[in-house]
Amino acid sequence: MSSPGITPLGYALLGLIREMPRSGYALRSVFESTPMGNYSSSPGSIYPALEKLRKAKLVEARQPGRGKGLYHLTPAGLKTLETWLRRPTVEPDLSVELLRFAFMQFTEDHDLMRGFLRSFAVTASTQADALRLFLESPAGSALSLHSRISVEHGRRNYEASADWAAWAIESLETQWKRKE
Amino acid sequence: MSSPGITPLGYALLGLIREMPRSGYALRSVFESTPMGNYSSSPGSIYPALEKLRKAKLVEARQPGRGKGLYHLTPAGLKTLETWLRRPTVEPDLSVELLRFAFMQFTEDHDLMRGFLRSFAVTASTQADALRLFLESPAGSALSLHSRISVEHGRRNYEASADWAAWAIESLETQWKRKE
DNA sequence: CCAACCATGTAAGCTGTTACATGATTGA
DNA sequence: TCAATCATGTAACAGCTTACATGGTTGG
Repeated sequence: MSSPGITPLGYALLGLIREMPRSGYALRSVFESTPMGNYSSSPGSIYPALEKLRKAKLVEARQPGRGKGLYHLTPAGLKTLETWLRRPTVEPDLSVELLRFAFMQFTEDHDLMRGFLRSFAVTASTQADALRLFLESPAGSALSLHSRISVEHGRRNYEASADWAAWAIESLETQWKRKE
Repeated sequence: MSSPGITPLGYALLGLIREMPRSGYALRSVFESTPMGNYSSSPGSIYPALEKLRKAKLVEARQPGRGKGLYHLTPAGLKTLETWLRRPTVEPDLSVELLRFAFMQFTEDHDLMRGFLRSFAVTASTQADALRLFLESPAGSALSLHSRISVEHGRRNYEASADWAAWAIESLETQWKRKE
């Protein structure tokens, strides 16, 4: 779904490993104990995904203790992750975009975050507008009230995402100023 | 993911066929031309899914014209659909819940819609509160601002869903009153 | 007659899920 | 010592995607 065969789960793993070296078990715990749980869960997906990343030489495992040890990123892994983080924001799949945003914090690249959030806001607004225009179009007006209400749910979600992005920029800018 | 092996796509097909008998091609067109496109798209998923429904005797195909003809629901299919529509609203997966809401319009059962929307609002609010509590908890406060902003996106989306449900009840009640 | 559209399917491949299975370590 | 937790995996299966393949009908 992008670079050769890396799934959102794969990027989630790369991002978490970049934050700090972790064991497979530790990675699982993150998914189980935080709101990141959307990205998979059980061993059946995480261990094979890690194996795939290892075979692609994006991560390596070191044995300081028991088990396989802690995974850490290879230079190629870091590069792959960085490339993904810097990809243009086009996909209307906001949940994957949000994953990217979450991992941008470890770059400390303020311009990247700013640019991403602006782009995210545009994408979300565009989708919201598309639904609004659909509702106002002949095709939309022909729908039952019930159907229009259903579509409105999607419209509001996109709108909420756009509002969030604007708020996120403000929050971050405020903090950045304070730290100067 | 519920009744023996019927996926969200399967229910989407049942719901659309209930609205009116349709050919496989017509069903595809709905996914391609409306905001319902989240539920699959291409022949590779829809035709096998239809075959599965046919084998389960939930739909039948009649040949009025070319091709296989129009699919319509069997009594068992209608019952399966109705049971699904009346299931308690528990899943935090709002997109599937929304699919259910969309197809409730063909029941014209106002109490069902009312009950669903109230329950949906509770579910969404509960999820929003869970995220808010997480953010306020020690674990949440320990997160970076960036992480907290990421979680906030989810919180706002749930909140928007809850607001939508309240608005939807109002809109429907208003229309129902007007029709009396 | 040819393009566009109606109409239906198959095959390979990838991902993920559930359920099962195993064993080491550590604290009470 | 025994339960909990750390830690890693596998096997069967379901579902979807992409890409390919085929043929009929209709309007210009």
